[in-house]
Amino acid sequence: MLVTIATFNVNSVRQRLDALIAWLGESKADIVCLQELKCEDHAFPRQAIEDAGYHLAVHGQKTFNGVAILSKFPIDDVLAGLPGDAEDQQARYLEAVISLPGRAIRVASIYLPNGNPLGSDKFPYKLGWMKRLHTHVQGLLLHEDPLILAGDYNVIPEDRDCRDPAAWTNDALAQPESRQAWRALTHLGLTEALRAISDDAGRYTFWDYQAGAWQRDNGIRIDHLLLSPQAADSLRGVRIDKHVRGREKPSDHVPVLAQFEFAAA
DNA sequence: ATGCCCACGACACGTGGA
Repeated sequence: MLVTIATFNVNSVRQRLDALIAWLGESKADIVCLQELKCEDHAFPRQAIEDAGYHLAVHGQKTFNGVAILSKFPIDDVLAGLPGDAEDQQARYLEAVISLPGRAIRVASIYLPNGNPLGSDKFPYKLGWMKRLHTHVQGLLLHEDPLILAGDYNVIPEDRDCRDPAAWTNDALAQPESRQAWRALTHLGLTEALRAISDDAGRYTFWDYQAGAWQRDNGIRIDHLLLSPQAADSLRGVRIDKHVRGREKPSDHVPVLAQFEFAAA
């Protein structure tokens, strides 16, 4: 069966609800990983999402962060929070098993720390978070099942993933340490969905609200789907819904979607 | 060299985003 899995940093789910519902209806995405909810669980617009035909797992937080998984198929075995540091209370990781007809897959919604400014404690927090993700994913890969890690990674993997590389040299998103940790993650055996189907430069997923970044196409590619071998073998297509950025009251990110053909296990 | 814009909290501007 053909299944569409997407990631979308909405930059406040309450501010983006109308745009999100409209996009869900158009895209007909089956599973959607959301980031930057910016609200606690009780304030999440649960009814509107359920009315649109989705099951729901939410890991919210007041004001900042917050991740969710929407699914037209049942959601089980939910893990909220990235393991590896009991002190870390930031809501940036949510993982669940989705029961497709005839086969189960595992999906994670990821909001990786930004890490700016360099020199603050935020950059080591970012790198530490990436190390914890690395360790956790190592364990997940032992299942040898379809695994999709979708989210806002806050990493520009290569210079071709931004319009103006020189503008990002002192930014946490493009630091050698950030890119090295990103590559180390992929070297566990993960396939990046977009790069599996395209070598094109200029495939952006984020345009800043400031300085006419959208109008100038001054973007960066930081929203990614990483796939286990079993998921990568089932990949049939990838799409960036760039047009969403040009609508009324947009998020600064746009959705990235991947289509899979999953055979019954 | 810096801010531009946007969202949040509980209303004024500070914090955070990327």
